[in-house]
Amino acid sequence: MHGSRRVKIVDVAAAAGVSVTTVSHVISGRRPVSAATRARVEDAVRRLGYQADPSARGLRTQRTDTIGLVVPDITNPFNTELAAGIQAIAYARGLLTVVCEAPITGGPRLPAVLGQLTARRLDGIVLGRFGAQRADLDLIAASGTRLVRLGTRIADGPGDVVRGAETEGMRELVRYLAGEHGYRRIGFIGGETGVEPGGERYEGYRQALAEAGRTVPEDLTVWTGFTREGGRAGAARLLDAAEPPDAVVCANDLIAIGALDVARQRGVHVPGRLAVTGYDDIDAASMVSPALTTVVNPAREIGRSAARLLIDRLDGDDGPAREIVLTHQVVRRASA
Amino acid sequence: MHGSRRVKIVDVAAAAGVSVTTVSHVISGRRPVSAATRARVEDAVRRLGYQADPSARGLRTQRTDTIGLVVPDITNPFNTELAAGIQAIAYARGLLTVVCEAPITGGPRLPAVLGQLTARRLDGIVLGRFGAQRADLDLIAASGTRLVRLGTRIADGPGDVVRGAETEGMRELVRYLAGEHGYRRIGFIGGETGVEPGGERYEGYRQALAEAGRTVPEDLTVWTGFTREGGRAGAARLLDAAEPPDAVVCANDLIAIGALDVARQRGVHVPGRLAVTGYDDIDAASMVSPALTTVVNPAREIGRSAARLLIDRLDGDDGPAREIVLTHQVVRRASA
DNA sequence: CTGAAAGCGCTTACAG
DNA sequence: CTGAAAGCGCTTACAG
Repeated sequence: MHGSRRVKIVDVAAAAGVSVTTVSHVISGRRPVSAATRARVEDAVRRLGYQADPSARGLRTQRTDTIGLVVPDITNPFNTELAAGIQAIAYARGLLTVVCEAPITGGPRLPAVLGQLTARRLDGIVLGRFGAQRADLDLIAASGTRLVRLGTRIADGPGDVVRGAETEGMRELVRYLAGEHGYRRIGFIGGETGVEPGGERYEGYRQALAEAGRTVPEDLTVWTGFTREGGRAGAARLLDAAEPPDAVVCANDLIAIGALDVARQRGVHVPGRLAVTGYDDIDAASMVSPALTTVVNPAREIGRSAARLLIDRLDGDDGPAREIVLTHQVVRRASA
Repeated sequence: MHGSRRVKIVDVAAAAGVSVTTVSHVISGRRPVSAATRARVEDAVRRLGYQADPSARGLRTQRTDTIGLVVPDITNPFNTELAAGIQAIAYARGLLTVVCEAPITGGPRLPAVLGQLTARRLDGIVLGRFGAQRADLDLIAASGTRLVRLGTRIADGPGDVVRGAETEGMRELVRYLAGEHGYRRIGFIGGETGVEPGGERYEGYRQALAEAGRTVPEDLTVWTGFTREGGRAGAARLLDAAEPPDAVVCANDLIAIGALDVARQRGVHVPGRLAVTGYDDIDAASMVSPALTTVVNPAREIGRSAARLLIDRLDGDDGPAREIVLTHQVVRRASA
């Protein structure tokens, strides 16, 4: 049932009439080989369909040619785009990418997942937004696995960083609400407290209000979860306030979509009586109605940059830690 | 422990005062070990933080403990759910899952991706919906990699199959439109012709009309692409027909969402003047308004079943090829 | 119940 | 420009 005997490097050597040393070098290109010999070896490789055994190679080289992406939610469209960006770059380099989920609550927790991945001796790990413990990060770094963190600050731990300019993006969005549009009571619905990108985005909201000479209306700030459910709960709370908001800034699009649900259900017109904004610009942002005013989070490009950074490191770049910041872009649609 | 020397099995053996053979057997549980010895070894493993090198193990066992999922579009929510289902089962078994994209058009093509994966000696592959060549499939099977195909028929190639009851699901949906609801002119917007799951779903539509003693209104059938854009183009065509439809059945949710766009833009009330239905029940289906009436495609459950099937095979099940069919479920919301 | 040793299939110093 | 051989870190017959 299982195919014939796998062809190995000795078979190729025999077919080409050379040593396995030479076959190996033809394949890797790591030392000069005469044109004639090279041709014979390449021909044998092709004829026999030889593909080196990755376990044997990995045992020798101490490399797995595999990198990992760890995210809290594999079905979140932002993370999916991220994965697509990483894969595009990694695939071209012959690196395999494994995407692992470590939910914030429920399911295998982050330390357990990171443990699995270091056990697998991955060459590098891209760590999606997380409230990761410093100890977890140090464990990765200590294991020799290269690390790229997403959406946090370079000072927060080992490894390189790629992030969007989130504070700036949110500041511009809220500046637009508070200035041009003249909304007076602007509330905020965040995700889980302490989980990025909540802090960055809240900070942008705060700064924009401060610029406009206002303070954060504490009674209009709620922290829930980065989900549609969270948005529903948060919006319900805000609309029940003694003095309800005329605009609500949400920490991501899913929360905003939940807020839209509540507004529709209660007959609150958007944006007439309540403006609603999101963050990320996931596909659904333009599918709901009214379509969401939001900020583009360049997920795919973040993924590409992270993969390039990782590959540089694997190629021996041992320079100081780097931080790559990608620009934001506000998208005005119908909801605000 | 600055990424210095990795601890290996000899270190554990030395620390526990036993042979590496015994350490290996304590870990694998493949032969009896006295309780006292076992305790000492387990203690040493814990103290030293030992994790077996997967390359070394793989070289010996000829296993990679890794499975692959290949899909045409990694950002499609259906495929994401599929991946989540597979991973949940695989992770619990200590199997790593790699998700690879092989676009129908553009990007690395299917044979190239399958080549990469067989080179990696994956233990098993789950192949998402595809117009895969028989030769590609035979290549996988011949390499000893176990194969599960999704959404096709068992007779179409080697390996096992998992699929939803799509013809049945669509038949029930259209039966509901044509019977209970009394829609008279029911149009159909399909994706690319010849690409699954288009055929299955069209067939269900056709059967339901036949049951109701009607024929397919040829002027109300259009084939575009499985995207929101495709839905817009298709709906525009149908609404421009000499005798427009009062209901339009779409081959998936994205198409239906595009149809909703066109209806809104033209001021055609849904479902009052035009009913719209989708298929898959992706997250966005309940986010748009009116919320989509659609059919649940149990993506996550399909993933779970595929992973279980694969694991059975890896555990030595050499029985005849199996086909698992999962039931459908119509979800009635506001759009029809 | 336990251990010594072969060998999985590569890559890479070392040698010519 | 090329080859013989060591060795990467495990698992598993084989032996006691």
